[in-house]
Amino acid sequence: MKKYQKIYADLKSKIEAREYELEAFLPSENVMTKHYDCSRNTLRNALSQLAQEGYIQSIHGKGVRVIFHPQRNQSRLVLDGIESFKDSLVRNNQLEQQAKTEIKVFAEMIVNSKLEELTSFPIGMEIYYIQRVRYINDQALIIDHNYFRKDIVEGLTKDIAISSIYKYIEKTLNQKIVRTSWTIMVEKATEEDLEILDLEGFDCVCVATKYVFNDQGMMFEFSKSRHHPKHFVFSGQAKRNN
Amino acid sequence: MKKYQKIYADLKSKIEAREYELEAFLPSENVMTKHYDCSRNTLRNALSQLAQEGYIQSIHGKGVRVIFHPQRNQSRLVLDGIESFKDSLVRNNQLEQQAKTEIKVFAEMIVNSKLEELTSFPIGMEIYYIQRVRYINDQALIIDHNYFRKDIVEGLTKDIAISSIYKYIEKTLNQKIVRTSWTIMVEKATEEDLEILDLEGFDCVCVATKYVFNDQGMMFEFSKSRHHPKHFVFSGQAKRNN
DNA sequence: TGGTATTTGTCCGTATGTATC
DNA sequence: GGATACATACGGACAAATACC
Repeated sequence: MKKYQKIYADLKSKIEAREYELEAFLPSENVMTKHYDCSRNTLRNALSQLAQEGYIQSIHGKGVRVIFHPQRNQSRLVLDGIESFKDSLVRNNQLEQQAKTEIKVFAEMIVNSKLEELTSFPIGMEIYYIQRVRYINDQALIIDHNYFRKDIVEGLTKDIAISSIYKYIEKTLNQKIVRTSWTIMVEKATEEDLEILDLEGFDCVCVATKYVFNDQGMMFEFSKSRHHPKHFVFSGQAKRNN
Repeated sequence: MKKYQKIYADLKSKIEAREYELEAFLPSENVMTKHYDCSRNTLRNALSQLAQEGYIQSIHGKGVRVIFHPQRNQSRLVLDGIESFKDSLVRNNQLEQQAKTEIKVFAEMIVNSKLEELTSFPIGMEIYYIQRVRYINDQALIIDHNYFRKDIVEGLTKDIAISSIYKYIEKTLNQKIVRTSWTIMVEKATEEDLEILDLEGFDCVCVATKYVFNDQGMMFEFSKSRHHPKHFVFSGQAKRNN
């Protein structure tokens, strides 16, 4: 592990362990560089990551303040835009709950003009189209529509789609999933939504649209996930630019 | 303006002007440091900001790839978690549309245990509570419930709440709004929601919960915004940690 | 009020490691 | 293997905001 990653991990764990209180200041950069025996640059690299994730905030002339203590054990499944379904379950400590994935469609397609408009993949490109339903405790919560570039996510199969496509991409294909760009909106439930999800009286679904990029900066996935509104939580951080 | 900010702004404008195509590479860091007559540190500071906003992605050993061209003229109002209502209108080029704000409640309160649980302000703290309804083209789209720390947002009035509280905080109180932490979920519409918002057949609203921090790392605002589901879009970027 | 020390912000230069071509 | 490009790390200098006496 890199030096700055060790420092990042150490500080993060101390914050999570409440070793530094909310609104308290970390030791000064000067003190910390001595403690970690590193240069100020390296320390600040670690700090900037923590700041990016919303753990701390540097205040000019004063110090570095702790502004966030993550909470565990939410009642709903909290998503953050980049994780796989499985990852979210783990982070939310809900793996003891029964999770299941059902494949409705597994197909290979060629992008036509309609698909181009939807996915923004170029016309003529070969893609996989996969439709899956996600269950927790036997309740259908999410309908996933995934479109993958075939040349990047080679050799996808039904079996892989049932377990974890992201794991396949990262472990087997050895590609890194780096970044997503997403939007969330609400749509009226379709016939299919009503059929598959037990909406418990709701007449709408939450639709998360995602564009996913690998470590080469290539978009290899477009997906629309239709979520049961009662079990949908999305969270994040935002920074104001000056 | 700082040197790295100039470089950031210059590169950003060039990307937006499509001077660099999607998936194309920027000139190498070496070339750019010469062009901008700066150190590699300074250039990388600028690049890291662009990466954070999802414009570029560095690829080890290859170069820095453009991965995003912002789009304009969405049909819905796109929010990003940190802007004020007014800011969003401007960014979405919808200021020519008629925007209006109505104050339903303007009150000073002291945090009790129930409010503490809701807002996470400590018991006994003095706060402002403001309930507002946001209209675009005479259609009620958002019900805002804002809670402000009175000691930080001093001197708030109804008149200010009708125009722009954020403008007051930044221009008059000279405080900077730096960061928000937010979550989004869907809730069944309440009586009040149905009364105020014309939900056009929807039976639910989008609820955005925000914790807002100033440049001192102090949380000074808690708010819940109940959005008309048909006119709600939330978008952002997420990065996967390794 | 003012000066000094502390703390973070910006910027520079250099060296070495690692991935890609 | 060599050249190129980004990643990590060290060190130093000065500016700007803040705290303290």
